[in-house]
Parts: sequence; structure tokens; C-alpha cells
Amino acid sequence: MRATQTPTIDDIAKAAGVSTATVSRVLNTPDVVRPVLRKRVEDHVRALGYVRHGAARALASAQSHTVGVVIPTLESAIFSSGVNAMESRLREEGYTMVLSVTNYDHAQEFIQVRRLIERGVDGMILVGRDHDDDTIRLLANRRCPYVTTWAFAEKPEVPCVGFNNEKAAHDATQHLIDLGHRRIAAISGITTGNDRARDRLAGVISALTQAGLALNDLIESQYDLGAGRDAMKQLMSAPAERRPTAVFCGNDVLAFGAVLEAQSMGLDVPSDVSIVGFDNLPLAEHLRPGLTTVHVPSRRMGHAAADFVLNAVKGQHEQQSIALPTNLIVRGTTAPPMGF
Amino acid sequence: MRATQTPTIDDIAKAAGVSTATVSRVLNTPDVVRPVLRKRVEDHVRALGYVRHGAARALASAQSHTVGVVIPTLESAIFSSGVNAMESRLREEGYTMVLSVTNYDHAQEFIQVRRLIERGVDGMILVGRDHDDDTIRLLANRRCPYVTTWAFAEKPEVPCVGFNNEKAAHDATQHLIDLGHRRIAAISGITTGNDRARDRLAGVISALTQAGLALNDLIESQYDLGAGRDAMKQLMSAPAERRPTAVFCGNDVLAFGAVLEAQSMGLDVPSDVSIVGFDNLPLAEHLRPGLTTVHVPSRRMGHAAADFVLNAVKGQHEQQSIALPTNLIVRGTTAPPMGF
DNA sequence: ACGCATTTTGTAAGCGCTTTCAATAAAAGT
DNA sequence: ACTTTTATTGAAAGCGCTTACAAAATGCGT
Repeated sequence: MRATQTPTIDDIAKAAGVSTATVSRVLNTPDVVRPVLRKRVEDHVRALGYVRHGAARALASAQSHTVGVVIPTLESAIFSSGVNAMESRLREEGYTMVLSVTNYDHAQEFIQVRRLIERGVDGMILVGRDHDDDTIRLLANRRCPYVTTWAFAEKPEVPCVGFNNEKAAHDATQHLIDLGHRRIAAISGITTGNDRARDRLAGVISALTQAGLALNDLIESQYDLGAGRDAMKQLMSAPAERRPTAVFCGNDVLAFGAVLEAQSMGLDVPSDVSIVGFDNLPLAEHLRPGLTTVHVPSRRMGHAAADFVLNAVKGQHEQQSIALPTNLIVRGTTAPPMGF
Repeated sequence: MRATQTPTIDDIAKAAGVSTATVSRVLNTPDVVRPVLRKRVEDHVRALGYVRHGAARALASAQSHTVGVVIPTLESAIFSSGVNAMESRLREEGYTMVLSVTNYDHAQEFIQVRRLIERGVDGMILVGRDHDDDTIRLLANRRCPYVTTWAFAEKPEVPCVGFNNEKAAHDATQHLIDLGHRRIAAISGITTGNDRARDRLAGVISALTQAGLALNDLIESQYDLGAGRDAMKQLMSAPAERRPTAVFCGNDVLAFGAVLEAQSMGLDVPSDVSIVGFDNLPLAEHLRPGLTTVHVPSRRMGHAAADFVLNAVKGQHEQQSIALPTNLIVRGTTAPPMGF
């Protein structure tokens, strides 16, 4: 009579002449039930087109087999590769990714995290070390395992699987200094509420300071091509003797914009101005000239972050945070300053 | 005694001295309960830090407030903007997006769809018109509302919110023909199991045929920069008199690769070879020269697709499929062929 | 003040599954 | 052959919530 309804575990049990407990077992721990029975149940499962009811499972077992991922945006390519890696790793392990976007807003992040907890995610992956106290407190109260990514700090207050933004930016800047640049400017992402942008900028400044230099100029800008171009235009319109000979960009999108704008202005990259980016997006290697940039192991990081939460979900507490290496990839957009 | 446990609706009910039904009501249909009581309950909800249990809700109400989105990949920027739009629309409506990736594989897609149904999504958004019969049948059997995107057909067998890939490619090709090109080649995405790629190619060929021309050359390639460059190199290494004077690229990533490769080979774009892309990714406008490409309203489409499923979830069946317009954006990579 | 319609609340029965615990069957000792 | 272990199964109690339905409270017209 309920033929049209979607079949439940009871239907299978009845059809196979076993108890619901047995059906549940062949579905979850097959090796614990006798092959004869297992086979019989499996046949009926197939025949009836049975599909498990996730909510019921989650309610009964207190596990949703779901992990929340909260990122600033999906618009740019910055996070896509890492998120893709997380998804595939989670999927391999039988988990489903629930994705939320915050638009770089901590208040939004709190709301998203809350929602994900409502959805009953077993664990959570966040971006960056900076979060509302509320967010972290909520996670802790609900004992929701989580890990932060795209950043790493020596004495992290939160578990993280990421890389040292400051050091990476420091190295990139050092490369410019070593090349002989003295007037170095930066186009940074918006630093407010964005620890990655802040750390990178700090790295630039520390390298500069260490070399007895000061930042030539600084523009904070949105992470998009147009904004990068605008910023570059502004930097390059300073009088020649004060104009930077090298520009550090907070990410590759900004750097692409900077290169393109410089070229539009009739400037040669790198002979008129050197540019370094951050992320090593696929385009970086193909652009003419190739973009010197910091390679970020986003795929590895995505995998590692997924593994980290999954371990935590499975009871592995007290895991060490993981620092992944970045490395500067020198291509064609950097060279010694003119006349050096 | 269960102070450390996460509070349930019963705890709230007890604390506020009302029944669980009332608590449920202030949570779901607040205007149906007297202000005094509502206030009292809300206070306790806040005080105890109560968070709804999604699985229990879903089980009891047969609604998860969740929508599944299944896309080929997150690696390239092709889908990110549309997915971002879906997410924000769904979120606005109180729904959560569950994202799955298929890597352009229909069998994977079936598995993902199945998993999402297990997770109890209320609706689903897929990409393209082509799917395994199993997938469509499963969706139908489970009465799971869904919509397909990034494609549109006049007499669609499945509901869709998308655009006409064939027509768009036809128009782009016509543009090349109108410019005077006669030797036109195509770098297509892998057409196997990809209706968008197939439709675009069909559009190219139909425009060509209509003009009494045949495709000069065709290369199917992965959707990535490197593959685009390789394909372009191959096309351009034909003897000058047979070499195409214009190349249609199945998407912008391929087109970026083609432009970059042509330039690397010392060819001028567009005077030596014209190139058109498809998608109008942000970079298209900034590249030098600007890429002539088909603008795809991915944001609008994402919103519309989300609205479509949401309506379907709310009982609006029999909705019309929606065709969104694309339009050719002529920039600097196309010009009449040399000596025309 | 009274009866009726209407609005608010509470009672309790599930939603579909997992899992404990006890019961039974099979295997292993002696 | 007879106990003791061990491997399989089933009965049934929830998991935390929603939602008929019934009951109680309120409002209204007269």
C-alpha cells in the first residue's frame, strides 16, 4: 500500500524477513552479519531502490557525515583549488562538504558557522586565524572539531593547517631587495579583518625594515583585477624619482592587474617596474612575462585540512597544527631596477 | 545534570514552563504565539545558547532546508561565479548549499546525486542537459525537484535555467565570418558527455555551413590554459596557406591560452589570427588585447536557478524553463584577416 | 453574563534510523 | 555429551523535533 512511498528500512526488513537491526547492520557493518542474510538483505535493498535517510541516521547516530567549509568568497580563483581538494578528500572518506561564503565578513562567518552547526556538521574548516570570539566560543561549546587554513602561526590559539603568510611575503620582498630595489611599494588586500592580508603586509615591512628601508607606498584594494589596475595606476603616476621600482601584490589577481596596467601605461615589466604576486594561480606561469609569485600549496593544504578535521571527528584530539611550505617562484616580472 | 549537554527543545520548554510544541512554534511560526510567551521562550533560547538540531527537524518535518549543487569542477573559474550566486540566493532564503563535484563524469554525477538524496536535500541543481538516465530516474522517483543550468534547449526534456550554447557559438562564429574569415578553426572542450561543448561546436559548424564553409581544423582539449596553448600551437604550425585565420575557443580559459600561445609564437593577435572565447571571465576585459568573447550571465543564472528550485520545493511545479540571453562582446582579439 | 467563533496552548504520536541488551545459535573445550 | 565462549540476531528504546488533534483561553456580539 505504500508502494509509491520511498522505502524505509522497515520495508526492507519485512521483505527480507529480518529485523530492522539486521538491515541496519548490513548497511553499516556488513561483516558482522552472516553472508546468507547479508546477501538476501542486499538484494532487497537493490530491488526496492532503497536509499538511506540521512536525517534519521544523523539523529539516531549523532553523526551527520558532513563537514562544513566556510570561505570568504568563491568569486576569485583564490580558494577554488583548495576547496576542490577538500571536497574530493572529504568525499573519498564518505563525507559531504557543505559550503558557505562570508564575503570577508566576520559577522557573516559567525552566522554561517552557527547555521552549519544547526545542520549538524561533524566538523568545520575555516579560513584564516582571525575570527569573532563568538565563533570560536560556539565551536568550542558545541565541541565541534575544526581547523583553520590558509594561515599558520607559531603559537596558534586555534588549530591550523596552513602556511606562514608573513614569512612568504618576507621572502618575496627580500627577493626584490636582493635584486637591488630600494623603492618598493605594496598593493595589499583589505587588511581589516583579514589576517592573511595583514600578515603578508607585515612580512613586506619586516623585510624592508631589516634592510633599512621603508615602504615606498601602500594601497589597500579589493581582490580584483580592476582594483589592482587602479592601484597600480596610482602608484605609477608618482613622479619618476619617487615612483616605486618594484611592487609587491597581496595576491595574484592584484598582480595580474598590476602587470596589465603597467603594460597599458606603456611601462615595461620588469625593466621599468618589477612585480611579485602571491598564490601562483595557473595563469601566473602563462602570462607574458611569467609572474614571479609565491607558490601556495593549496591542493595539499586542502587535503591536509580535510584529513585534520576528519581525524578530529574520529576522536584524534591534540593534533599538531601543520605548517606547509610556500616557495617563491621567480619568473619574468622581476629583475634588477633600471640602471642597477 | 545535563548542564554540559547541548540543550534541547525540552530544556527550553521546561525552563520557560511551556510545552515543546510552543517552543517549536516560537522557533518556526512566532506570530502564532502570544507575545508574552514568545518573549519568555526567546529569552531562554538565548540564555541556554540553544541551537536547533537540523537532523531532528528534517526528520520530523521531512524538509532539510538544504539544496544540492552538482558541478563538473571547481578548479577553473568557469563555475565559481554562478555557484557563488546560487549560494547567496539559497542562503538568503534560509537554505544551505551542499556542493558536489563530478569531474565531468556522468557516473560520478549519479553517485553524487544519490548521496545528496541520502543527505535529504530538498532540491537539486545540476549542470548541463546530459545526464545518465539513472540520474534523472532517481530524481524523478524520489520526487526531488531539480533544475539544470548552463544550457538550454527549445524542447527540454528536463527543466532548465540556462542559455543557448549553440546559438551563442553560432553568433560568435558569424562574427568571424562577417569579419571576412574563411579559414576558421575551433579548440573545443572535450565533447564526450559534455553537451555544452557539443552544442557550442555545433553552433560553430552550423554558422560555417550556412556560409558555405567547413571547419578548418578542430582540436578537443581539456579546459585548461596549458592545453589551450598546446592546441593553439598545433593549429598554428600548419602551413601558412592552410592555417586558420581565426580560432573559436570553447571557453575563455582555452582562449587565454590561445592568445598567450599565439603571442609567444610571435604572432600578432588579431592581425595574424583572430580569437574568440566563451564565458567572459573577468580577465577577458583586462587582457591585452581584450578578448572578444560570449558573455554568459552566470550570476543571473545562478540566482534564477536557485529561485527555480526553491519555487519547485515550495510546490510550484510546472514552471517554465528559462532561457537567459548571452551576448557577444567584441574586443580586441578579433579583426578582419590579413589582407582583407 | 452567555454562547459562539477564534486564537493559543498542550498532549502525544510519530519521522526512520541506530544501538543496547538480551536471546539464540554455532563453535570450541574437555 | 555437556558446559563455556563466541558469533548472530531481534526487541525495543530512544535520537530531538514537528504537527495533528484536542483542550483551554480569549474575544465578540448581544
